[in-house]
Amino acid sequence: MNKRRKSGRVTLSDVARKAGVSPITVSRALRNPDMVSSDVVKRVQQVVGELGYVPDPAARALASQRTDVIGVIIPSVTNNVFSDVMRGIYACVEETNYRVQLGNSRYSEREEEKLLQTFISQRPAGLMISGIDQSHAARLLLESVSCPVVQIMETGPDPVDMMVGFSHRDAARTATEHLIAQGYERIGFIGARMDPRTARRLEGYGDALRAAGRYDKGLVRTTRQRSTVTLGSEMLLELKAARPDLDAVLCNNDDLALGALFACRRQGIDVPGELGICGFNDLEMMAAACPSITSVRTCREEMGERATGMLIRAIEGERPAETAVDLGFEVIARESTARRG
Amino acid sequence: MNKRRKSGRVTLSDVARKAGVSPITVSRALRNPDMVSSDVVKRVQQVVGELGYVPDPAARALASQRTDVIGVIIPSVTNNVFSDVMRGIYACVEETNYRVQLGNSRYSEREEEKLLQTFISQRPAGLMISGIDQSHAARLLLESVSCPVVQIMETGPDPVDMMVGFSHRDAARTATEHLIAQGYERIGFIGARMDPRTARRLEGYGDALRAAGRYDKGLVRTTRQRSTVTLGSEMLLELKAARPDLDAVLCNNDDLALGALFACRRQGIDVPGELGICGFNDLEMMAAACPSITSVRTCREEMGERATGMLIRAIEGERPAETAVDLGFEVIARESTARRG
DNA sequence: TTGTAGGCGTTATCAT
DNA sequence: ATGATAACGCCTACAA
Repeated sequence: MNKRRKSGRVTLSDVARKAGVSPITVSRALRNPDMVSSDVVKRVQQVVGELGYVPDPAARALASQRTDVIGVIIPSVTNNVFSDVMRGIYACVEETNYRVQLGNSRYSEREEEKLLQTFISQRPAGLMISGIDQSHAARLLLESVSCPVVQIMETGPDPVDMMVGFSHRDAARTATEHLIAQGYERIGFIGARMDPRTARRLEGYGDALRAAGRYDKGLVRTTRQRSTVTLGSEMLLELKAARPDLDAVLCNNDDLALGALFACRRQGIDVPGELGICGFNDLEMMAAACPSITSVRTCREEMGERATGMLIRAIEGERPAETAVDLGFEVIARESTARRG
Repeated sequence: MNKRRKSGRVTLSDVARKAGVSPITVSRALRNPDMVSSDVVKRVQQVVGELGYVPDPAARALASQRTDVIGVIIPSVTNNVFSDVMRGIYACVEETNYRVQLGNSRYSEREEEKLLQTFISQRPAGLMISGIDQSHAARLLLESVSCPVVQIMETGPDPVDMMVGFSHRDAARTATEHLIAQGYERIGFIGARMDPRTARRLEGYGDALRAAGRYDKGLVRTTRQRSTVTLGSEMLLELKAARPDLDAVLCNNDDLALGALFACRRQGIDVPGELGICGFNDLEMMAAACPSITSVRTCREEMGERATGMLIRAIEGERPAETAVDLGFEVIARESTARRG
């Protein structure tokens, strides 16, 4: 009686039989050709081609207790910011044998914990997670995991393992200082999707204005809605209506800034004369807009690349000396805040 | 001598031992609670909680020859269009036990074939692939795979299995007809990233103009560069310089349209009076722009949802009656083409 | 350099 | 309803 549940799959043994060697030799010929005589390697490769053998990752993972999966957890697949980071990650991973497994937490702590569980159960080679504000449970999971971990998007104290990002607070403070330097006096803030990073940008905005003795909380508008261009228009109009003396606005991201610009255009508000507008992230369109929009450039693609590079190096045993990389930022001054100069 | 290479993992057997039943009973209690007495189910769940048992997907895949992975292959993670589709996919998948594995082919046939190989070697529960222009090799792989397959983004003849999309050619034709109906006479086309879908849009544009007896290939500009807002500005200016009589332009996507709008603003070209602009995809910002931009609305998020729903139903044995779904499109007329009415 | 033995954690199959 | 047994395909450990 045959209890076999054959799957029809071509296995290592099939290759081995046809090549006249043992399965383990085939395994080695494929993974560490140096350990096998070149004759055998050649023959094995030949047979692999003929039979169309493809290794079974599940069997491999089970036997070796390792995978080539790099788990990446981000809060949004729609947000341009993360798609740029993803581009960097893919660019770096493509020349390697690692696979990216993307998890979308959709800004939910609960979802993030579930994703971590799922990833960890797969014995990933490495993990990459966005932000530094993990829940307690998530933090415990990350600390107990045996693979390297990189936190991206932000820098901060007390990394789980490695970290690549920049200070959102400093960036927003610097942007606000730019507005002050341009001679704007009543500088507002518009923020949507209030996640921890947005909150820290708001703090940076406050830092700068308090330092200048001009903080006025009536100039701040935030919402938990996801940010859109349309929302940027609405929020600007609302703020301007409530505070007609508003003469500049720092937007939490570029979508909002673009919306603010369009609203001004529609209302006949002169930018930058009557109102200065500063975005955040420096999406490509900021430079193309008319007037072009001042924004804070952040190295999103590079962040993905660097983080992936560090992760892979750590996976392969050579931990980078620097485990916390601050990629910085740059305020790109453009027409939308050119009241002076 | 003990050859065990213990991994430290909590296994089914650990749970079984502590619960005083056999491993297979635990397995059943977790997957088919109906097959096990409710007492035992309760006890098992209890112990699972205490021990923190998490199933090993690799072992599960190996033993059952199945996974809960839905492989999704798209050509870009940066493109808004695909991120919207991804949102629909995640929205649909989140209530299920399936996992999405995303593959990024980056517009490369070779890469697409490699991804397919990789996915197929994982025994996916289902596959989703973007477009209908797979290479011969990819097509063969898709046809030989034993799981359900959905092609998305386009409709066309001869689906591999299922299909959810719309006709890019018809959409572009209809948009062009709209421009004609608005009284525009020399209607140009601007297209970047010339992939097969773009090519079919160009055909639709040609269909409409030829039907009106006004096709003029000198009004067409295309490039293989990836499309950006800046590129839209550049291409419009170039086309307008070469053909000052140009009075409308159909843009292959909304980034280009936005760039064209900004270029006009900068050059003092009146939109829609002097130049009509029509985009494609109807990104959220089109409605917020000033002037608002006419575009072709396509149901991207719904496309992801529908495709995922069909796929899951097929995986679970109930093939939908309709295996090719045309989601259609709609030209949303806005200020940027309002020469009449 | 190559091979033998056995286990990785789970589920299918058959039996009770 | 529950259990015993073997198998999924590959790799680690050890031996030759």
